Amino acid sequence: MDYKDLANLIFPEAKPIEYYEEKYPERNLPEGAMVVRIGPSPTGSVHIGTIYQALIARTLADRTNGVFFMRIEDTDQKREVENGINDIIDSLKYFDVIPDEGMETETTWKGEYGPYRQSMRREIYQAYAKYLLEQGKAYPCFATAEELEDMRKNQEAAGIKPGYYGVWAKYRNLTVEEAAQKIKNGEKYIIRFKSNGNEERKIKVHDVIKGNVIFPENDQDIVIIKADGLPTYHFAHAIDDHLMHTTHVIRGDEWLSSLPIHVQLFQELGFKAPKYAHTATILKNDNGNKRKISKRKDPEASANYYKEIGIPVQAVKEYLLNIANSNFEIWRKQNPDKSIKEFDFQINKMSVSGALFDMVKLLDIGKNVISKYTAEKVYNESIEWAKNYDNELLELLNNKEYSIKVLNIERGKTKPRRDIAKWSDVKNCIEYMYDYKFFSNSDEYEFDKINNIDEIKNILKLYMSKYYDENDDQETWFGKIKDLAEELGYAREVKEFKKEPEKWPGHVGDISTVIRVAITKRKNTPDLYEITHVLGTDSVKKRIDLILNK
RNA sequence: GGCCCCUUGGUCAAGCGGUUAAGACGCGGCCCUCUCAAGGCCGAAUCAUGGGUUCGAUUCCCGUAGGGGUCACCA
Repeated sequence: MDYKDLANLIFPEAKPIEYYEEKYPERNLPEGAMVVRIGPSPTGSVHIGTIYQALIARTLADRTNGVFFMRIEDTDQKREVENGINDIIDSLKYFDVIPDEGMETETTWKGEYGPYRQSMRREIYQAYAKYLLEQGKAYPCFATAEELEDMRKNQEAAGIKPGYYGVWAKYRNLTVEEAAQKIKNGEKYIIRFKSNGNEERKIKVHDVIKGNVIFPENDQDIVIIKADGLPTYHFAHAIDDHLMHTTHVIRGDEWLSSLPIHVQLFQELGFKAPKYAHTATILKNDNGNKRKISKRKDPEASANYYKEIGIPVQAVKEYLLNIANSNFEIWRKQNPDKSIKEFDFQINKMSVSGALFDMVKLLDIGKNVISKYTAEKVYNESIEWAKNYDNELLELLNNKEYSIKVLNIERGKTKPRRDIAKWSDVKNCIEYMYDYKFFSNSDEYEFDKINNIDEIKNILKLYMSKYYDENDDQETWFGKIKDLAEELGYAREVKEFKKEPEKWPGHVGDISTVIRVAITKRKNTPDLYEITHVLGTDSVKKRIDLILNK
């Protein structure tokens, strides 16, 4: 009996690897094309890091006329979550980072290198495991959980490196007959890779982002096929990225330290290793310490969070792109209207150290992005958001024609208004423009300097009877407020007032504030002239009367 | 603890042996201004630390400290 017989005993059905090598031929792509991927696990809500990786991959594939694919890494079936795969697919769509190849539903995919779901590739991994078994580069290991536990305790007690390696690898030197006998006896086993590595020897790996990194060789006999017949991450990574012809493995730097395993696996399988790029993790400040943003503790770690609070997709992408290549914002300033697809993204310019997530900056980008949108676009996006998250806003937006007028106030100019950072801000910004809302809200007027009700009534009465005219242009309109101020004994220019404040009880600004508050109940609003014209004379009169009748 | 990675203002960062050490967010001030939001101008604020190498170190080398990652039949 030899290795081949043992391999046949373990995987009798497995095809020879040539079958898969032929089935998944080299990709026919132009020189320099990058084949990149993301490998999300359907283990919970989608992490913003997945979107980050997808954005990088999508950008790189676009810029090099390459391929971006998405492979579901669901080899840990215990952690799998209901609808996990669909959530990933939906999220990529929502953020518009759509793969060229990958799963489209839980069971179907597009692309010639599928299935793009590891649990559906079981027979492929087993074929390669069999291939290693045949050469004696892998072996069945019969260690039980208790055995491994004891081993670890002994190693710890002795103060030596823990793990399954060297003399501790109890089952690596079983004869094929012994192994076969155990299998026939029905003993449970997994498949381990038989490492030929030596910790004393060093390997040098060039990482596209981190540069040259030197590690000791891997000497652990890692598990490649688990008890459920599925591969571990390491093995699946080697097989899949080989067969799918990935050119660049871009992944979080939590994988950096398993590089010796991966290099070794590629080598022993006879595969050409891809280039690696380990990206710095997005961090968060937690009581003075930096740590990875985690889905358990941080709402902003979930991709869905940005959808919920309504930060525009474009803003999230620009922010993430700026973390990835910090010269993005300089480029953006020079090219305010170009698509982000035109930005010359460079993977080797990515930062080696992790960035702290900065919500304030993200919101600032949100304001920038929204300020450039047309009222129509703001309307459409707001209503999309409101459908899921805010019924009151949805109700306001019911009147489309009017709402677009409202949203168009101080918009579309060279220096557009910049006050909405996210769709959840919209309601507060426009609410008072709707009569039904205005008249049903409690009467909390934010009057400022002039707050005596008789004086307020006096000002408003005079304004409406003598000065208000809906046909005035903006200049005339404000000129009349100055006239009003003068007639009431206030300074008609703020500048004059500031020079000699004792001369008047107040200035034209104080008068216009009274009008503003009467019409909007707010001290601070966008341009009052535009507001009155959007509201219309009827509404303006009704609003003023509300105070006069108090 | 072993191994690996990292360290420029509060934050993101440019820099790649000689710079007044960019820029952005935030912060402060002034200007503009009927309020706000903007816009314009100005400002405060950074090379973790100790040794080398060098005519000269933020930049190169070594140590120290601090932070992060990883050591599973999880990815």
